[in-house]
Amino acid sequence: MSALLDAIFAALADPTRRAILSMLLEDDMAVTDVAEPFDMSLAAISKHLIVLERAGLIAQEKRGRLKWCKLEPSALKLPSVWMQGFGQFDPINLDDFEKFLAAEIKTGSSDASGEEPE
Amino acid sequence: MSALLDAIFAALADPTRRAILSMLLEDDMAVTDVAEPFDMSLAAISKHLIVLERAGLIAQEKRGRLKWCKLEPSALKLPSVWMQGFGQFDPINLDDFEKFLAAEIKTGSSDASGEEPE
DNA sequence: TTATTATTCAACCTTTTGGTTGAGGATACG
DNA sequence: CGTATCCTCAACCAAAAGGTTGAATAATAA
Repeated sequence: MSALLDAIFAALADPTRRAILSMLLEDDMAVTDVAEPFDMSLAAISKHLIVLERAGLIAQEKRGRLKWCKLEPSALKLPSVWMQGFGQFDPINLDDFEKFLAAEIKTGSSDASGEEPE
Repeated sequence: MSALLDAIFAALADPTRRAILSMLLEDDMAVTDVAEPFDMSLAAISKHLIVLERAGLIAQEKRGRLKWCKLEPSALKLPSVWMQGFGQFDPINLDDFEKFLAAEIKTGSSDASGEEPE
């Protein structure tokens, strides 16, 4: 059904591509700089970046002779929502957390800051 | 690095396998019943189930001559946590949501139900 | 026992994936 | 201008993925 979901999960399935995404979390980077830490040809990295772009996980913009790669974390929303359909695994469950906070308020315990409802 | 993450994301990248997971959300099923709605050989479905099992997304248990497939939603925790490392995409962000609810309480607006704090 | 049902295995095929190398198009620099 | 740098394209390759069919195994049913 959802070809986009196919593309996103497939893009995330490769460790090199996940590493690239983590690098881009720190800062935008040009292609050559992205490639630098990897023991792999520049062309290979270029292909990985195309896969990531087609999945919407990064955006690439050419400025001068450098092509800048920028993380697009909003693309993770779709797979995240899909996963949340499976419910109970989720570290943060909306309903449970809302109930928890409501209970905190009612009991007057004003120390609702750092507690995690397990 | 994480071969498990590789396996999980790769397993989720196929629409047939995602459909199987959705089916198993309703109930445990035997292999033949899983295969029934798909226009595909039983052997193909059997392979898909093996992929899902190796990723930890389902468990298979043989009882009699039927092999029951059971969803293991906890396997989604690892990819979910990995994704949360990218932050702002997340539909439910603990800190943001807490601030949002705190604001709701202070302003006395009791309609905190269906709103998404963007 | 024999037959039927449930599932996997083995061999095979085609397409995709992830890598290589070498050439080539832009853009910047001297 | 000529040359170096950045990046992609094209052709190629090996391995993996996703499918098929037919035989094999295992458990139930008659």
